Amino acid sequence: MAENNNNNTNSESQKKSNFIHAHIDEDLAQGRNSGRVHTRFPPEPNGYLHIGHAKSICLNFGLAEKYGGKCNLRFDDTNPSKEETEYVESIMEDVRWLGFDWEDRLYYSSDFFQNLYDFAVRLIKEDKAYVDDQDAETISSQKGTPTRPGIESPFRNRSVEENLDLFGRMKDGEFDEGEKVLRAKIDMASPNMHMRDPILYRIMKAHHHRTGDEWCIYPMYDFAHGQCDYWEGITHSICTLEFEVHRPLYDWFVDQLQEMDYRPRQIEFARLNLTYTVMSKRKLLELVKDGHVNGWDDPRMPTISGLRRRGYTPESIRNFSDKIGVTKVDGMIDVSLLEFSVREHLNKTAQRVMGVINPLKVVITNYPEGQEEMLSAVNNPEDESMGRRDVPFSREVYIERNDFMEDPPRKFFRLGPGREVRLRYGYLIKCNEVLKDKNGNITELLCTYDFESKGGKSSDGRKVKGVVHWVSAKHAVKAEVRSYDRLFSDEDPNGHKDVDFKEFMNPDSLKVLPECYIEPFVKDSKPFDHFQFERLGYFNMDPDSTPENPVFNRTVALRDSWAKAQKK
RNA sequence: UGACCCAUGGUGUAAUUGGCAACACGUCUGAUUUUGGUUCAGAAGAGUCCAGGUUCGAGCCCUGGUGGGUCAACCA
Repeated sequence: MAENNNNNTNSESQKKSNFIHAHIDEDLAQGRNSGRVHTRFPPEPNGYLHIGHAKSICLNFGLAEKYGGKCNLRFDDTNPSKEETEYVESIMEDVRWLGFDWEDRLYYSSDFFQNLYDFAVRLIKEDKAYVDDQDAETISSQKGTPTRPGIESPFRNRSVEENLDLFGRMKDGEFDEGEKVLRAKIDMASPNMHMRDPILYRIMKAHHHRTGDEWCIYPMYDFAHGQCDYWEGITHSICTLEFEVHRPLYDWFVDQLQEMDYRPRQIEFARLNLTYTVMSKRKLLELVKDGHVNGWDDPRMPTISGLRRRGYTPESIRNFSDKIGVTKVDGMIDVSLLEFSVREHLNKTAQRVMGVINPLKVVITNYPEGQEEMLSAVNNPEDESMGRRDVPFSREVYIERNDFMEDPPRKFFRLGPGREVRLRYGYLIKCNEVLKDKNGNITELLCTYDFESKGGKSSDGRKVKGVVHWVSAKHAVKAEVRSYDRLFSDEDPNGHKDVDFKEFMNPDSLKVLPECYIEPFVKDSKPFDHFQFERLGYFNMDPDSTPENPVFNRTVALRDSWAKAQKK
């Protein structure tokens, strides 16, 4: 039985098919690219990866896997002013953590700077590129508008010799930033703005994280991407929808590359949007820089590192990615699907443990003082092979504060004055007295236990419906629990024109519960270990933990049909 | 007033060469249950943006609309 459950997590073989498969199947049927399928994941190392990148990673590596092809990791590092080694390292860590392997195919666009330069020289010689002396503003003003054609630069018809000379001197650092650019000579009247003599190279006297000060001219994205695809042997260059209008330019460059026995093709898909969060690097960076969250790996962040710290598993993210599919429809996925994916995985794999995050002390008055005993608990009802463990029991225990109500509503199965419930894996207890402080707050419950009910079964066959989790006060591990809610209170914080997205931040996205009691089993756990705190949710140990103050993050709560019914 | 792209239950996706709209999440019942979890059984919810056309037959094809998105960084 347990073996079957484990096999179910292997969903690789049942991936949904999508429109990209159709394209590839067609290419294969036509005998293109000698039947090769080669993709790449090409992040710019200017920030941390988020769940949207995970979709792209799963897609690209997934295609390679499906078609017996390859997938490269490429850092698109053509803009030294924004890129840092810190980001390169975090990206590699995240891709590996998700479970993908680029083997020996790690590339950087900067690996191709010389090739790109040589290619640019060739275009100049073929009279397909020229040096423009005008400043950014002027060039922009000549570009026209989407509905009106642009006008040609006065420098457009320089001689090949002059262009060659000028471009060489740009490379040699003779000019300042902004003084000159290299442009492709295409068509200033094209209905596609990207074809109106796009800029190929700009002067940037910035230190590059890999090439240092070797270059002072850097290629633009459009001039680098397709060519790198070509040189790496990429057959299917998958990117997001906003690059759709760049495709004619992508193809124009690839056309110039001639002598090819194959041709990389750009295919666009819709980027992931999730409810109640933001996904743009700019906005995520803003949240980090302005201290709205505690770093890129804050468990409330949609970053891979944030999700990891929150307690998400690679499997759950991969399954999520598979479930949402791949299309060109610009939509918005409900976070509940992401949450479903972790619950689904953790339900099958997480160690169960009892933990009380909102403690209320219960004294079992007829249990002998000083006595204690061990009770046997199941580690995971979904996986018998995980076995059982002993949980200590004694006279004083903590239960969840909201498992007791003085004046319970209908259908409340838990503890109340004069009521009886089962302590999970333990005894039946009955509440006899409620102690309060002078303000009327409940401070303690006095209960008696049925000593014949060990293990939870009544000796006389009476039915007790309620079951509550508990922790022996004497043996409990005191811990801090961090409980998270959505970062934004609006479903689509980006969807409001003229209102800053930060206006929609949820002020209660983080709740710190400093005094929680967990059964001693968690004493040996390490950061990132997963647990289900029974009846509450999935939690994992946070790296902030110390032996004196273990910290647990609530990954996601269990489904709670009682709480749901109460809201109505 | 241009080019390109998109349009199927609340959400996300399916629907062999056109053949009575399927699945998942979510929602709601009920059963089981020492997790109000899980599991199981079941229900509601779209007639496929609109209008024409082709066809015996259209979510799939054609035409024209409508709505939405992207594009005018020396960003990617």
